Amino acid sequence: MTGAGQAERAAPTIYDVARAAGVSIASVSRVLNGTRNPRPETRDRVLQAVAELGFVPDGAARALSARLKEMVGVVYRRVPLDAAGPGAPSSEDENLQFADVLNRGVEVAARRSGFSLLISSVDAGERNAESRIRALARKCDGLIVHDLVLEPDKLGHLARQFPVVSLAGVTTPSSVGVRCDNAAGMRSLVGHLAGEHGYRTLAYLAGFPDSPDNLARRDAAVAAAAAAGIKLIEGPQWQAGYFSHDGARAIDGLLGHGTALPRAVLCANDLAALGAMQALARRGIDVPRDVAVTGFDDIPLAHLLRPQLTTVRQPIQELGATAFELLESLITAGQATPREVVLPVQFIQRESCGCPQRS
Amino acid sequence: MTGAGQAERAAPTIYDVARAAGVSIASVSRVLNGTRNPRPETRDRVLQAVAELGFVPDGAARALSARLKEMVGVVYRRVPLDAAGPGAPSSEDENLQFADVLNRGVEVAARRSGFSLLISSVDAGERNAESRIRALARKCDGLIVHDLVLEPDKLGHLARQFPVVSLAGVTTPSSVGVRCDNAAGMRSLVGHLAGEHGYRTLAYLAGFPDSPDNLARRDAAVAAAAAAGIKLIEGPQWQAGYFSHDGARAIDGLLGHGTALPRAVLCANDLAALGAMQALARRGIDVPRDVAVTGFDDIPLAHLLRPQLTTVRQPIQELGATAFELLESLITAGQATPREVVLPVQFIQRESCGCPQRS
DNA sequence: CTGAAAGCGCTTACAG
DNA sequence: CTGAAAGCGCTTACAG
Repeated sequence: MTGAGQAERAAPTIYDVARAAGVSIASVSRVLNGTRNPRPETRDRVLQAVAELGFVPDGAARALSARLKEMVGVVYRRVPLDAAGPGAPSSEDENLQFADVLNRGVEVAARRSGFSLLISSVDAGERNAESRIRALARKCDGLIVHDLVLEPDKLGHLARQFPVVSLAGVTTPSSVGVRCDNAAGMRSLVGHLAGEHGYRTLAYLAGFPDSPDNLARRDAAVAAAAAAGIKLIEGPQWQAGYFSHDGARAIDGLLGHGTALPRAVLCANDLAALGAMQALARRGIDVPRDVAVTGFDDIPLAHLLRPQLTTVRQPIQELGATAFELLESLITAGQATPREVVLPVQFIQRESCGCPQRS
Repeated sequence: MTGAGQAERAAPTIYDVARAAGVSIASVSRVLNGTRNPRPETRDRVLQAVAELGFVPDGAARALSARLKEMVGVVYRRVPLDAAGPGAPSSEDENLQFADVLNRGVEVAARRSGFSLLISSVDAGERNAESRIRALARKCDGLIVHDLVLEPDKLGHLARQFPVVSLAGVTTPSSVGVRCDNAAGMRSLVGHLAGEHGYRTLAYLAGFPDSPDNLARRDAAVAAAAAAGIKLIEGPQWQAGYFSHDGARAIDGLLGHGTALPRAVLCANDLAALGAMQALARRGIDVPRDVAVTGFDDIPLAHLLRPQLTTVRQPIQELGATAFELLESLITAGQATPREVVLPVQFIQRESCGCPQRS
């Protein structure tokens, strides 16, 4: 019996197949890759030998020779484990909500094209992130980089020498990017809060200050509120982040300073909204009766919260899939037709805005 | 300006570095890999050339030559998108809750060892899963396979020729496996429900019938109930699955048939518990007053549910990290000392069992 | 249509 | 300590 840990006999090579089939390795390669069209007999003999030996080509040899690894890398951002209370999920777990649905979209699209996915994360404050990313780049044909993974200039530098698509991040003159229609999303949110509910004071609870998505959402909120003739508060006091503890901390800070809350709080994303709702609940402030809260993303748990979160749905998987498709065209065609792709979003009306509970 | 899509100038090779440094490629390789110990002067010249050229070795060439790809693959199971109600997350999104935390654990451990992670999923009913997995295997040095990805015999066959670690799956004589202590977890749950709450009737809402974890949990529940001298219901009617819609469907079926519910339902995992709680709520059955519910896993959203879910915490990330470590020893040492690693679990007392709300 | 041969970019005995 | 050379397992012009 050959148990685990025993030296398994080396996998067959293309030479073994050629010998068994009585043809040259070139022929084996051709039938396997469907190039030219081999004589039926040659084809059959090769295929039979392949089946008998269980031959599967070595990826590294193929990559080196064909100058194509058929692999793309995706780099996402991880935040260090924080000291969340016992029983609470770490922000790391939360992060998964969005980033992993995105990566899943990439994986599915990559698989469709016969590419494999190399996944790597970068810690929030990591110093040698760039060199690790460059090493990763040499293992694949192109890279998809999440938001906040690399500083804009470093991203641009990398993109100048290597195919890179950024996900919801900055788009440099050299890179290609995919994002959702932040402005339309915020407009529908503000329109709903002001129009349907008649709220006159809103605030924007901001995400990470260096995130393009966050800035776009803020600006759109400001513009939409101005257009509706209502007041929108934002600024340093309303600076939170993308995680639930960021949202909770910001609300705690505001309340600790005795700041009066507006009628509705537009949060940068669902996670921050979750934290904000928890912080409000702890103070006995009822959502949505006293203060309405909205999110952005529509992560899986948004509809599981009580009250259910009114938010804007991003086509998260599709965002990932689109990123792959752009990257593939960058890799194979040498260029991507669109330099930036903006995907539409959808307003998701639930309860946290003040709408009645749905059955 | 070299924009995206323009043919970037080919990355420098080791020959370019050697020429720039005035040494042989062998020397370059040696200083970069720290083998032997080059003369300081040689070292400096190489390092300087490397820095100037921005040289990073090609992964495929390295892999082919060194016979080590420094890459491991992980394969997890995806369930097809189902027609969940609007606003509801697809079971695919839910799946992420557990599988991705696991993968994250693998990634972190792999990174520590300088390995990269190749991620691939297999669709629930996919026919050519095995061949895709074999192709993936040829792109890396070893594979980590989640539960329910491959039939036991195929897994065993693969493991006989290639380093494989199974995660919470069957362990064949040839593969190595990692799982958590299911029995201890169920014992603590039954002990709590029977001991602290005095419940006399329990039921086990089963997960997928071919999952080793599910079978172990069921058997442990049966044994623990018998030991406590109370009744535990299980069987075809209580067959659910690992997703929330499985749990909801099972409860709906039971209630539709007018089956009387026990005092407490032990669910195979958190997701099924979530679905069960939702189905009960729709019928106006209060959890935990009328029926207590427990889960297993302690996924991130377990404490966000209302009532908060009493469950058993698996060290999910650690499970993944351990799988990598076993795999690495299989790859480098040619064998893994332990053939099966069982990680401890922790009882997490929250509200769905009937315990009072915590502050 | 098929084979012999070169070459992809590294690592690593083998000499010196 | 260092260099010349072989070799990893494929793909792909180049001849025939």
